[in-house]
Amino acid sequence: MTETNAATNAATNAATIADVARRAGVSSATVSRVINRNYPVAESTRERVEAAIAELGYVANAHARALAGATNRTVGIIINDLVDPFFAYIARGVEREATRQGRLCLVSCTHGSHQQELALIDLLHEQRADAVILVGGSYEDRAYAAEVTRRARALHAGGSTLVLCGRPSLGTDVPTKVVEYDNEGGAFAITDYLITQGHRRILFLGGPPALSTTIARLNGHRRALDLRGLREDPALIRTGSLNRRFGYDGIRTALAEKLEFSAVFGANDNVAAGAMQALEAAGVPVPGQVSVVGYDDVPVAQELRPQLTTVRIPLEEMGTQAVRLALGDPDGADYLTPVQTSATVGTTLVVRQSVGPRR
Amino acid sequence: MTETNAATNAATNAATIADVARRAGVSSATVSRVINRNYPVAESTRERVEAAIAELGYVANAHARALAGATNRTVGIIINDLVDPFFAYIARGVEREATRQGRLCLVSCTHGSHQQELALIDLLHEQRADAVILVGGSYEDRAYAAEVTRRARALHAGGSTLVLCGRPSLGTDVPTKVVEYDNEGGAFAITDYLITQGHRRILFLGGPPALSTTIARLNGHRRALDLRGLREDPALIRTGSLNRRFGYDGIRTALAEKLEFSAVFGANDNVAAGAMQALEAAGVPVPGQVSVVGYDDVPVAQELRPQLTTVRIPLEEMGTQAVRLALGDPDGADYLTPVQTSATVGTTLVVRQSVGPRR
DNA sequence: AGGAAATTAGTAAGCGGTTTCCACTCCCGT
DNA sequence: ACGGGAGTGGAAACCGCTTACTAATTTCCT
Repeated sequence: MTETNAATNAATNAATIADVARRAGVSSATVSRVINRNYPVAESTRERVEAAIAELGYVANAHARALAGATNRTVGIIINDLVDPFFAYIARGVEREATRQGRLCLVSCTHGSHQQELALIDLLHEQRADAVILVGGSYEDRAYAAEVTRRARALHAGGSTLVLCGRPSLGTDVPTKVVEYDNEGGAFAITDYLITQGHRRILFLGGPPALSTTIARLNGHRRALDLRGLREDPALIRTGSLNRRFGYDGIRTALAEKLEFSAVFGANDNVAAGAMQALEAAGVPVPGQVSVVGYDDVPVAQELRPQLTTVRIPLEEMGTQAVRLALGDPDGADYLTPVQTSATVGTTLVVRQSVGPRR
Repeated sequence: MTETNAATNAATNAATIADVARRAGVSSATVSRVINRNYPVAESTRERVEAAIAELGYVANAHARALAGATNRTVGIIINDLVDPFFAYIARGVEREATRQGRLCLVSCTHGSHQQELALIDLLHEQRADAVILVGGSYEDRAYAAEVTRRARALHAGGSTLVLCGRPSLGTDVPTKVVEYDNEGGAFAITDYLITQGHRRILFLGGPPALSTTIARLNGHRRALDLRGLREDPALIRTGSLNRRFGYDGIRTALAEKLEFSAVFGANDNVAAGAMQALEAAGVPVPGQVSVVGYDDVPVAQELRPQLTTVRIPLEEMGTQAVRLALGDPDGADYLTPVQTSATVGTTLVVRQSVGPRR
């Protein structure tokens, strides 16, 4: 083996607190105190230690620190996909609040796999994250719920907190915190809006039928129909995926079947975008002949032409709330208030150009 | 203080490896061996230990593990903003590859602050991340480069790697790995394309002038002009931010000045989107009267009408490459190949509908 | 049968910090 | 002068896990 420059080559051992102590002529305890500023240290000593730290390029070992007792100041977040704006905005809220509190953020993605989701909870537990935030709707599945419950308890026993963000609670006896948004109310509001515009036959498109989010949105939709005395037509409820493709195909199929409808309620904005694309391709004017609405108000809603009428969810705020719920707000005066275990953020109707009166 | 249910209340100490050992009637070393499968253990013993682990709900402490020698299997990534698709795609590539290698991903955002960026490198160093991936163009700034260099060395000394993703190397004597994309080439290609469509006066809009990305794109742009024998008109180079607003305002101003141009080269897709919006608002047909191109090929490019002609960067692949460069590909046969220190991913011209021949 | 080799399990020394006790100076009041 | 606080700094016991190194059985040959 050829001789190479040792400096560029070697992964030499990094300096430890003992090295710093030696160099500064003090004990490691003193160095620790200088770093943490949690104990009086003479000015002159402090300076010597700080100089030694700088000279050695000392960087504390977060693992040793975490092990020795101090919390490791980390929060974990589990989302479906980093690129999906719905999740990205929530993640941004979490990341911002975590950073504000001087914490680091472990982000991991399930890409839709339940198995992966459970594995990630365990991984974050191993990392002793101060909080684990689980984002996105959940599926109705007894075994799965039991698995999540078990992990919530384990996390709690370890002094951490599982936060469910955008999915219903697992029951009052399971130690979790919950951040919800008003799916039912938003769906009610936007359906009602369509009805006041004269629409009677509204095609509900997309959303896996067992997903908590879909269920809640459908409930709101139905309640609005019901309150206005409209009969629900099963043929108009077409659940499925939450992507653009499904919206596109759904409309293609509906048109081919000559299904009668004057409005489309996409289970989210992606589906609505696909629907609009299919309508455009078929030469059906929006909102001239068919109106379209979505849900979430992600950026694509404003890119579409006509711009999409949808329901806004304060996604970033949900992320912030999730962190606060779990860890508290160090700046806030919340030590006065009782410990919150859940928060609900409101949804608002955003009227743009994709809805018109029924012809 | 009122008496509360101890079970729901207490953050009781989690089970340790010693608890498991006691319960299974073995030593902690044996438990460790069962968990890590790196040493032979009798089948019967293994079963007893595994049972004890399950009964106690034992979860290993990643910090203790990392301290005791095993790598902590973590990679850190520093980006500007989670919500920006440009960064989100790269982050996704990193996250996917990290997960594939059984590692966890620490994601943190600078929100544009240099100070924050340097602080985050330190924080990830403290976490002893196996690799730290720094994403996005860099500014020409001597002091700043020196700070990054110092940290690259420190990281290297600790056995970790700093990967620069989308920015030029700091020099061959600085121990980093680099993943670049061909900014210059892409800009050359798209400018050349505009020229072949007959455009002679192309307005280059956006991009901070000191940003490495802007510099490279401008170089490519200029080279194309030069090669076709076109004189560069300084009035047509208008650097600035990389957001939509800047594109919008830039066009408004240019139109108000009655600046003469038949094509716009947005420094990225956001700027191009803003430009198109301003042109639409001003009643200037695209691409009828003015052609527009962007750079990056983020999703918005396909939402715009007309769809945006732009340069595609394989963002997700960059993320994957960054991780592989730093950590190798455990599945690949790369132990045969020399250690790579840099990779360049190609850019490709994506022709859509926003460019037409000059009238 | 007797000892070498192979298996399997335990002991204990770290890993790099934090933190609880203690010890040692000074400085002050009486 | 002397007892007693402040004000500082050190020694050493952990935190929970990995991993030499060592020890105790079996197993297997000759």
